[in-house]
Amino acid sequence: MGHQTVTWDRPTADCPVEVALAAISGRWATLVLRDLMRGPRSFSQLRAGQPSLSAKVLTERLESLVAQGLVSCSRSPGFPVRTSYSLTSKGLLLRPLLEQLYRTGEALLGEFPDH
Amino acid sequence: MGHQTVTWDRPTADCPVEVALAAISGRWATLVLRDLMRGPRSFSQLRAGQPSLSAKVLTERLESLVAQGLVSCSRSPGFPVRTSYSLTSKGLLLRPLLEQLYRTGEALLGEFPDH
DNA sequence: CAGGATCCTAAAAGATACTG
DNA sequence: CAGTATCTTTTAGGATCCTG
Repeated sequence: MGHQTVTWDRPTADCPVEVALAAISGRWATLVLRDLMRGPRSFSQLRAGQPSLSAKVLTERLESLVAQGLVSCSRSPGFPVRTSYSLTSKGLLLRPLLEQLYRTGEALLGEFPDH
Repeated sequence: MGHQTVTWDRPTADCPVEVALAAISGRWATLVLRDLMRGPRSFSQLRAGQPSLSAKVLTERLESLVAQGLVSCSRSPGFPVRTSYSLTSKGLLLRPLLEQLYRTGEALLGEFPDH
């Protein structure tokens, strides 16, 4: 059980396809993004959504998304800390891509093995 | 210099998103697919298209695509052998996804860093 | 020409334990 | 609660040499 992602480096970093791939790269990335598409989520909520996703990998995925400007994070003052991750307007641009991934996958599943 | 791909495993193998991700998974995958979208290509032609892609990795990528029924391969009789890889009708279903990857990447590049 | 066979390295992912 | 720190394992990718 895992979740697949786009994780390699780019031929030319300025290629739009590579930029888009970077956004959905890494195991669990699309599942985390799907959760965030539904609204802000805390670290724990994101973990609960994907029980077999470790804290380490979730942290890595979130750091990557934040670094790309696709997700922002706010922390509640006080204690214990509460976080709230949410998509930026840039991150929302990924919705059509996720939808197309779903549609294409459905189409592939509906096709016969080859030809 | 490389090319990024979706390369992880799936949470649930029957999830359409995972199926679509599997198709574009692995470094160089989208570039090889783009070449094939333009018509049948031989092994050498595919290598020439991506000079820094090794024979080993190209072989792996093609095997994966063939295994998924997205690409078919024919060999010329005689010697030396000539191969011709081409997209199956199933493989052609990936075109809208590649286009969406491009569009989304363009949109991301056009956005400001965050928010 | 079109790969196969090896070996090696570099990342990514996972498990576990611990901290502010 | 929200992570960080380590360590180990896994896997992808690259380099080189060889074959039908």
